[in-house]
Amino acid sequence: MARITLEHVAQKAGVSIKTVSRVLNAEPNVSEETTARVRQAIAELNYVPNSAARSLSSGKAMSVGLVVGWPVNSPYSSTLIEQTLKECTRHGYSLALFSVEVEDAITRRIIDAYLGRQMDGVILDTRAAQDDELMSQLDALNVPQIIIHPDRRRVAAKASYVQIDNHLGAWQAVNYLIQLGHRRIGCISYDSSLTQETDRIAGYGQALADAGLPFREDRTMRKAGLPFRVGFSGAVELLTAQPDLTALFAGTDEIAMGVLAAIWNLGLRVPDDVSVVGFDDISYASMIAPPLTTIHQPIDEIAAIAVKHLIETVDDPDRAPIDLVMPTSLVIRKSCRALKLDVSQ
Amino acid sequence: MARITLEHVAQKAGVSIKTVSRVLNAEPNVSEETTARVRQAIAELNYVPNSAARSLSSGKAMSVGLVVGWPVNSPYSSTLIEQTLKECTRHGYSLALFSVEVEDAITRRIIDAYLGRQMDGVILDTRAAQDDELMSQLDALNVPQIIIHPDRRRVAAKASYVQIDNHLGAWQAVNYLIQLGHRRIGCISYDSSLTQETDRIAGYGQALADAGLPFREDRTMRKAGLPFRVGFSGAVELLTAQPDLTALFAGTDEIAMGVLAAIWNLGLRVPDDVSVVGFDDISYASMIAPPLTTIHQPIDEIAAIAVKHLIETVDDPDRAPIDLVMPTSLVIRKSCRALKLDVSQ
DNA sequence: AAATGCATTGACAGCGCTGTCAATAGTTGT
DNA sequence: ACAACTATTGACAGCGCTGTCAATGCATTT
Repeated sequence: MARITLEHVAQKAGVSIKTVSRVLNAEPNVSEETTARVRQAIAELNYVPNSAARSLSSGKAMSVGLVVGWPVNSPYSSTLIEQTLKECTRHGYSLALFSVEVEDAITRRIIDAYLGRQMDGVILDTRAAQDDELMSQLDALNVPQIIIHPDRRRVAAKASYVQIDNHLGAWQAVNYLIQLGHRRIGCISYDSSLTQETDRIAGYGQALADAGLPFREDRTMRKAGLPFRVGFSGAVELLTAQPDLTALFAGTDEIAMGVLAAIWNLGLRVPDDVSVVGFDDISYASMIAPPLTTIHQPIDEIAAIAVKHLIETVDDPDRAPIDLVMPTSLVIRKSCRALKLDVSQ
Repeated sequence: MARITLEHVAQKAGVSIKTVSRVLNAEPNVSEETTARVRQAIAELNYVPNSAARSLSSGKAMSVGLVVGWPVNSPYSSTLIEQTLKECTRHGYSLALFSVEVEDAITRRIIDAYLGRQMDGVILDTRAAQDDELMSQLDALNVPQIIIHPDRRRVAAKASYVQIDNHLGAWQAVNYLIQLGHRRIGCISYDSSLTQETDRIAGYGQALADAGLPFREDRTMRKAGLPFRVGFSGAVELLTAQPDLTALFAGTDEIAMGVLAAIWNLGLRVPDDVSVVGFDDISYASMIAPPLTTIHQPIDEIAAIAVKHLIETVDDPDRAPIDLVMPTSLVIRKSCRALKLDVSQ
């Protein structure tokens, strides 16, 4: 299978390779007839431009990096990857994937990928942007970057951000429970200093405060470990110590899944005995039983914006950085019940 | 930031660019002193070779494609992606990801990626290799390929395979239940014509037969839909119609998770009232409550072999194809109990 | 009719590397 | 001491594309 090049197409269409190149890149100033002739030749020869030659010549890798901040096989990360991949493809870019979890020497790997012109810029997710060594090297090279769910702003560097308001999201979740008539609401989350976690807990507290309810430390479980375990053991402890809790707010949907298992294990039912709200709206949330009421974060939109802005920044380094907060929304499914309406108890 | 090239390194080390290239590629016939000098220069200049130039010049993309056969955010796919990525990185290759789920014109996209020299070969997972259009085009171009979990052999083409024995795996699972004393065992799986699913059901039947137990169609649920739902509704139906079942074999771990939820919802307990075995050993399996006894399939090894063999085939097109069956193993956790030992009932 | 402008096209020089082949130096054999 | 070899190194030609700039043709202007 001899490789088809511009040369072949040009010959077939009876034009110069530069003209074929123009048609390929939709550059102006090519007559319609010529364009048609070239397109025909391209189609007939089934020509696809050599991406390496393109990159070398243009100096653009046509690829963006994504550094995920959690295990690749977590629901959140894999959805982010899926959406980012989709957006890259749409823009004609390819995606270079990196994971802080699996790779040693991750900083080296990412920097080398940039230096080796394998990517034009990088999207950093949550914990990926926590790596000071990585960030300072990225800055030193002035690598176009956008951070998803930043834990903090980076004063020195010219970075862009896309995030959600975790505080508000948690507030929406807990406020919903309060509206349903719940008064004794527990909270289960990670024992982490990430603002993502602390904000969600703070939002829980805020919702309580706004309703004139007390924030009780003994109703707030902060546990370290695997998400499901955190939810399971957290719920067991909380419900054993305080059987009068009628609702539980879980810091993530994965935690919520552990919470559900715990509730069942205690011989209780969801939502009959205990209502549960999660956070993130991972794909499982709608699939499990009962379908989980949760706070949706628009990963698809976040990915779309991140990719679009990053590419724009690559094309125009003077592009102004962005700092967007995407809206979260309450998705009501079947894991909560209204207390007041239940006259049978 | 001026880009560092071979030229700069060569100048600094006082050699020709070709010699630097030799050191870079570990080619023979470079004296130790020269090598040291060049390495020093590379380190000092923080030089990283331009991958596009490399690809263009060598004609190798140094990249392999992975076409996943399930949603990217499924536990199986995301783990496969993670492991494949790891192996590619280890070999100095990059990974180009494709998903049959999200992408329209997937065939076109993959073929173009190959034609555009963005990848040297492709790994096809399960359903990805079911696409006749894609496969025939891949064959026409003689694209190096390896198929993970093939549904069938492809007589015409020179393809390699890595798979597991689904029949045996299911047999291991069900035989374990039988050894524990279970006699009335249900099976819940997808209503699919994929051999992956039919083999697992057949393995279930075989284990029963080998123990002299009857295979009963009314104990075998085949349902279409989302994994969790399949498990949930399948288990509800099965256990409602036949409350005397003491164990359930789920076709996948995701199905098993739905089964667990269903059992709890029916007011029963795992493993006290019903034992459950899954298949796949997804990362969740060990995290949930109770930790799921399941059949492990070595995705890490499968990915390692697939990547290694594919790269070898790329480097040597005459490399003999492989057709490997990787061993599955029973992972005993906490979702099954021994019936005979339970004297209290 | 000459001058000007614009749309269209092509020639050609790289981009940064690898592959080929020639050149050089050092070593061994006779 | 000279031929024959081997180890080491470099010169140079591409790989297939894009960017720059010049050339051409034609319509418009004065």
